[in-house]
Amino acid sequence: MQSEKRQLSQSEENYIKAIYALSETCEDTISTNLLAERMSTKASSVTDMLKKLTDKELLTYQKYQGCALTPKGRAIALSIVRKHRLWEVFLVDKLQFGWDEVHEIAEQLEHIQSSQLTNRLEAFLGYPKVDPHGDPIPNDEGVFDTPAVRVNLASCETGAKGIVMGVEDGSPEFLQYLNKIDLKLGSEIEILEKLSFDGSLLIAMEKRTIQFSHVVATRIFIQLYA
Amino acid sequence: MQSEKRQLSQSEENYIKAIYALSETCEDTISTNLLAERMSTKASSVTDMLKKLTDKELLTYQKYQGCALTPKGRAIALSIVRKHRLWEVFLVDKLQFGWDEVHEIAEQLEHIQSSQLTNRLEAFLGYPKVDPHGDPIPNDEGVFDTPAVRVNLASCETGAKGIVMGVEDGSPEFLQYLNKIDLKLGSEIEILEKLSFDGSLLIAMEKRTIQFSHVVATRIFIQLYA
DNA sequence: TCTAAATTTTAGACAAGTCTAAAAAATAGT
DNA sequence: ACTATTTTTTAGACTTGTCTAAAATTTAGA
Repeated sequence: MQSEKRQLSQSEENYIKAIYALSETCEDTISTNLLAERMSTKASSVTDMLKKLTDKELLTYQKYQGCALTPKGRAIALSIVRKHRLWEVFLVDKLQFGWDEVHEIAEQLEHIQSSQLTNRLEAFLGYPKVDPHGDPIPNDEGVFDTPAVRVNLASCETGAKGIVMGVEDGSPEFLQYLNKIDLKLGSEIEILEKLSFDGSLLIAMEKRTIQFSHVVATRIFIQLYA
Repeated sequence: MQSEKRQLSQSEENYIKAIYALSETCEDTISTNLLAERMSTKASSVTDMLKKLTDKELLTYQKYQGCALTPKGRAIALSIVRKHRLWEVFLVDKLQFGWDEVHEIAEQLEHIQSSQLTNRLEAFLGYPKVDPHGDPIPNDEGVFDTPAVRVNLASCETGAKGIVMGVEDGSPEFLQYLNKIDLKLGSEIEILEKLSFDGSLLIAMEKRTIQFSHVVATRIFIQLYA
């Protein structure tokens, strides 16, 4: 993964990372406007950057047709994701930060350039497979361990029962809410009832009953019992 | 110390740090050319930056008269030095890097913005007082623990005997040389002879005899036995 | 002290990354 | 299929941090 030919600016890295993230969740070709919104910038700025990254062969881009990462671009994105998630593990496991406090700091640390550092950090942390939110950590070659099958809580049926394996990162408020209701990775939950008119869920968790809005449910992932 | 009003660019931070370092070793007003050489840049670029940092009240500067840090600028310099040295301890103590390998990585890590991170890192490391090269680590208020009195080896007389308390950081080659001769912080050394014609020293260290050039001697600091 | 040399600043240019406003292309509604 | 709307790109400008070349100031030597 140490394909550190010409090193990228933080801005370039952030674009690469955002394109990767959008490719994972949305279609495989990313529109300029979508990317502009994700980057909190203007479409014209995005167009400029897409040209530059195309020149560097990190993505394919055709006017008016959106963009997609090349294998080289994807490899860089994965190395940034890897660093981000490893640093999050460090912050939570070693420095006792809460899972709601680490995203912003990891956004800075993910740009530190040293594959040796990343690999030693990984070893120091005991080769974790997931970050504090349950997101998988790719290895130095950009490969994910075959992960447990995780399903979105919102897509489960009444009676579904399983273990919380992941929660969405990026919103401290959401994670603080999870702290308040004492939901953690590993919590056992069961869907008691789905309320069809607003999409909310009645959940049993560790002998308590909680109601989740649809929005909350879409941000939680569980592994169903066999 | 968390005077994070408007945060500075990495470039601005690097200037502040360089001015601080030069103030410690040289006179108290730093010339444009000296700073340009230290920053590996041109005098005209330095002039521009000095104006900007003066506007931000981080240094005092008068045309043709050099510059000096204000208390505010000094506080920022100390917070960068603090971060640099704490990260160096982390890299050596926790990730098993050699003292010759950490400077460059710490140069990146020192720009991470989060006083909470710095303070937790410090606690995690057990409140170290010095970095792997023996340089003191200021506390969150920018205050150094009253350090042991360290003298430069080159300024010691024949017969002087003491413990190595510090070596100059910044040149990996020099530190690798020290590795080769097995000199560490804590090594006991004695000056057997000073050769006046070239300034070199004959040294006894742990039952061995070694010759140090004057340049090497100026980069080593010892605490003399009482 | 007066001039020559060195230092420092100014002026103007450039690259990166961003913006606004206007033009071009694509999409959708009828 | 044609126009109206939305999306995307282009053009030109601005900021930051850098450069070169030339002008201004200081320092040092005789």
